[in-house]
Formats: sequence, structure tokens, C-alpha cells
Amino acid sequence: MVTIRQVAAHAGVSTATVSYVLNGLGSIPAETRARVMESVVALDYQPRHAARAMRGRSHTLGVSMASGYDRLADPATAEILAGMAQAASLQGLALLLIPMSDDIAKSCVAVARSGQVDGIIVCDPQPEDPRLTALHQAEIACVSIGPQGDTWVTSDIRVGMNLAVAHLVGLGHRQIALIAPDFALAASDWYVDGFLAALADAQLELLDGGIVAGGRREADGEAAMDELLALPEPPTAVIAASDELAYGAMRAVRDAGLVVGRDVSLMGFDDLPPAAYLQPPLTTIRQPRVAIGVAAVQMLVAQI
Amino acid sequence: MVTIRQVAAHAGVSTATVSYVLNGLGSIPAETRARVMESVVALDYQPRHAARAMRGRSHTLGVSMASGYDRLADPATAEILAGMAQAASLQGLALLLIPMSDDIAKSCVAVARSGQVDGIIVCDPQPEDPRLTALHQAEIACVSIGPQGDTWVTSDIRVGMNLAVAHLVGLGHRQIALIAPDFALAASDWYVDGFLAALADAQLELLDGGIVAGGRREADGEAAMDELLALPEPPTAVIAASDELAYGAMRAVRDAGLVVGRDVSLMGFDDLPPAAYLQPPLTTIRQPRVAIGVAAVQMLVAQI
DNA sequence: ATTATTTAGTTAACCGTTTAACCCCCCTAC
DNA sequence: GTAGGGGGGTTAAACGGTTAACTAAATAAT
Repeated sequence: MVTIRQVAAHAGVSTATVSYVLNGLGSIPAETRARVMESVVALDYQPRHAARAMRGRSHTLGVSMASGYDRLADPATAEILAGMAQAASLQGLALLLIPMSDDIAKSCVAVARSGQVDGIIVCDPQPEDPRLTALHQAEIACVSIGPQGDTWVTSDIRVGMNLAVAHLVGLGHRQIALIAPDFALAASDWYVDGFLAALADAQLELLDGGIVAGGRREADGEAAMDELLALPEPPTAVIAASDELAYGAMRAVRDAGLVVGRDVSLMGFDDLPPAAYLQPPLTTIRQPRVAIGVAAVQMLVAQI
Repeated sequence: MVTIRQVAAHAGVSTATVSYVLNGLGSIPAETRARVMESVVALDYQPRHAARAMRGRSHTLGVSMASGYDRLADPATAEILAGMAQAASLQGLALLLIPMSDDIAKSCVAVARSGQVDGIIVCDPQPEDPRLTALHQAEIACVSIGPQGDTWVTSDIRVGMNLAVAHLVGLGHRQIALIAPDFALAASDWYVDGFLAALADAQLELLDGGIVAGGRREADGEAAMDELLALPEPPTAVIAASDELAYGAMRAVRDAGLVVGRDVSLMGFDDLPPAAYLQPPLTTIRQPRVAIGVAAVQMLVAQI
């Protein structure tokens, strides 16, 4: 294990000088700088992260998943994470997945207070999310992916909803229903509010029972669509709050002996890769997921 | 910032005693132990990770993605990661996504040598993967997801391939082709070898041009299927090495004016969630991805 | 010519834990 | 009566960097 002291001895300077050279601080003439760098290379010196982190920052950002790592398996989440990883990488920061536990809020605070991360990105925040409350109270920098807390980033779902409704209205639909996302999500209000606003824009009335509680998984979408099809006055078009919900809804339509696109129109929300490969292709609202991840990192860094 | 010294003072003992209590070492009578714990709680003490990591291990495992974080957006990879996260969590370990750079192998070694991680899980290894070579040379513990290097974990693709071929043979097919994965993947041989072995088992001959270089993305699958359809003697059934490739292949079949299931049978490999929702549903080989992630962590821990 | 400022470094005090080495007292065995 | 042993601690030296404070020489300003 090569230490800064060995490098200093090799270059004939003090450890302070080596440190300054490596961090680009102090006033070091080019000649000395070169000599130090030569020694660094010659000895293949690698500074110990822990020692450096003892003073100053850890140069690591934490990522907190809601309630279980299975969220990671969600392609939409993975893409946001890819965006974060990319942005963090460019800033020389690493990304730490915060370990799960019974009390996620507590482990978030613990990881930050132990100095393992400089700040935290909270995924899938819920209204009054305990993680955000705890982090705020402990004065830990954080950004959430979804409209919750002091600092957050998300795509404007209301705009997307407006696009979706306008698209369907353009096709001649007047009876449009919404399969809402998990109501536990902070963003869920946006879907509903955006939907209602878009209906109003199009001067349409909300169908009786035209907003159904959805969830996250295909099964939820299936159940929701069943509910909609059973209405006395069923909708001619349905917007699902995510592609996964739409997959389920498609199956429900099919199982009811109906045909998507002929008997009932269906729209998704996400534009996951398979959307275009379904038969019929799923019309869906694209979300800038990678950009969301990038923005989250930038906002967090700005806060630190 | 509460330090171990403050806790020691509060409990009326030395810092060493506090350390021993917290780490369950030494011979500390229950009464003292309780007093120390009371102080820990009262002061809400949180040990500094960096200080603790200066001696001993960092209790963090690194995860290295191949060539860009977009691999994370691949649902199959995300599920493996979810498995790793879960297993790591149970062992009190954190997962660090290794920052990308021009030279990934170098950054893997750097992150480990800086003591930021105790070991590394290498995803999507290639034959002669530079990361594995570098890690091995630096004597850093590592496990790869795919058959490459000293320690690795993967599902036995050859078994899956046998299942796939047997299934198609059962349907009466005799002319079966394979859309291979990215040849740069270490696992790619397994797909091809498994396919050939399964054909032999079924006493079938390999079609002329019956193995096409695939890739990763739908577009690759589409191109590969175009190639197969253009053969003088086109296959009646095709196995794609991943669901994503199969999506592309489906589109190619459709664009050629043919119908999947009638004119040509198609099988995937992965069982991603949407597979069942395609029309017609994609028959596919399920992979124990979460279990692979879990196993990788366990093997790495055993090595450390 | 004297003072002020800049340049190019050095010294040593931290940062917060861990842990090897030591100490003291009481008990037991010979 | 004394050596040996263990329970219950303490002391202080690491660990490997960073950085405030300082020095000494060279240059600039008055």
C-alpha cells in the first residue's frame, strides 16, 4: 500500500506539497508539479478514499428506493438511475444504493450522518414521505424524483396528460377515462389534476366513475380496466398512467372479447421500449427519464 | 457532530470501551454495556463511516457495468441488480455503482485500491474482459455475472436452450434458427453451444446460415430476422437469445407480411414482464435473475 | 533602502475510530 | 506468601490524508 508519505519522499517534497498538487491547490510551479506527478505514476499511488473522506466530503451520492429493491427492476426506474449514474460519473461522484431496512427513513439518515454520502436522491416519494421528513429534519441535502419535498424534479405530467387527452379528442372520443397510478405516489395528484384540466380544456365532462384507482403492476391495470368496462356507460377511450398498467388493461380488454383500437382506445404513459412492438402498438407519452436522472444529480450537487 | 469521545464522556468510560461495546468485542459487563448504549441513544451517536473504514474494510461492494450505464436501463440487468441489492442489504453491505470513465478497467481497480469497496461484481463480462484481467492482477476480489474469470455466476443457458429447442421440436419444427446475442459477451458461446447441442440431441442438422449474429437491441433482432427470412431455405422456427431481440424479430416478421405463430414460430429468452402481453404472447425461457444477483453477492462475500 | 507582497514550500495539528499493549485489583492455587 | 490468571477496564499509537499557520527567499512598491 503506497501512501502519500512515500510519494513525498520519492519526489523529495513534503506530503502537503503532494496533496496540493493532487488537488490542484496552492501555488506549485510546473517543475515541482511534474516531479510529483512522476513519483505518483512511478509508485502507482492511489489515495485512500476513507482518509480523504475524513475531512471534507465523501464524493458519493446516495440513492434511496422506496420499499424494496424490486422497484429497480422497473425499466422506467432503471432508466432514471442510468441518467443519474451518467451525470454523477461526469462530476467524479459515485452512486451508492442505500441499503434497505425496516425503517428506510432511518437508514437514509444514518448513511448520510455517517458521512458515507453527501446527499440523497429519493425515488418514488410519497406524500408526507417519512424519508423526506427525516432528511429535512437532519438537514441533509436531498432531491426527490417526483413532486414532493423542498427540492424535486419530474417531468410535467400535466402537460403529458393534456397531450394524451388532446390526441384522443382528435380521434373523436368524448368519453375518456383514466386509470390512475398508485395513490401513494406523490405524483399521483398530477395525473388526476392534469387529466381533469385537460378534460376541461376540451370542454368534456368527467364520466361517472371515470377515474379508477390503479396501482403499479399489470394486474392492477387489468382490474382497473375490468371496472371501467363494467360501468353502465363505459368509456370509449382510456388513458393508463403507465405502460405497465396499460399492458394489464390490454389483457382485460382482450379477455372481455373486445379489440383494442376498435372497441376501445387505449393510451399508455412512459414509452417503454416494448410499447411499439405490441399488437396493436401502444400509443404512449414519452418521458425524459434519463434527463430526469441527470437533473436530479445536478440539483443535488448544487445544494451541497 | 457527535463523536465517540462525547459518548465516552457521557457514559463515564473511555472511547475504547465504547468501541468495544458497539462492536461486541472485549469483556464488558452488562451493566457497563447498558450505560454505554444509553449514552449512544441519548446523544444519537452515529459512527463516521470514513473513520471506521480507515482501519479494516469499507463494507461496500462495487458494481461495474459494461460500457455505459445504459445497460442499467435493460430490465434484465436491473433485476439482477435488485437481487444484489437485496442480498447486500441483508449482510449490512452497501452497493456502489462504479463511475464510468474512458478506461473502465482502470476505474474498477482505482475504486478498489482506494478502499472505497471491498470487492467488485463485474456485469456483462466479455471474453478476456480487461476489467477481470486488471482486477485479477491487482488481486482484488471479484465475481462476474457470466461465464468468465475465476469466479462467476450465471444461469445455465445451455439448459434453457435445450428446453427451447425441445419445445419447438415438440411443435413439429425441424428447421430451427438462432439469433445469437452480442458475440462480445462471454456468455455468447453458451447460447451457440447450447443450441448446437440441443439440435444434436433432437437429431436435427444445423440449417445453412441458421445462426445469425444478433446484438442487444430490438434493431439488431430485426436485422437478424430479415437475414433469416431472406435465406433460400428459411427456418420455420427461430429462437432469439433475448426478449429484446425477439421484439425486433417480431417486427421484422410483421413487416415481411407474415404472421408470427402461423408462418414462423418465435421464442425469446428472458421472460421480461411484457412478454405475456404481446400479441401473440411471446414464448420465452424464464431466467432466475434475482437469484443470480443474490448468488453473486454471496460468492463475493465469501471471497473477502 | 526599507517595507510589503508574492511565491514556494514546510510543519504539525487535526479528522474519528480501532486495537495492541498495559494496568490494577481481586481471587485462587501451591 | 507469592506467582498466576482473569475480569474490567485505560492509554495511546496507529490509519492516511488535508490544511491552517508559518517560514524563507525573491520580487515589487514606496
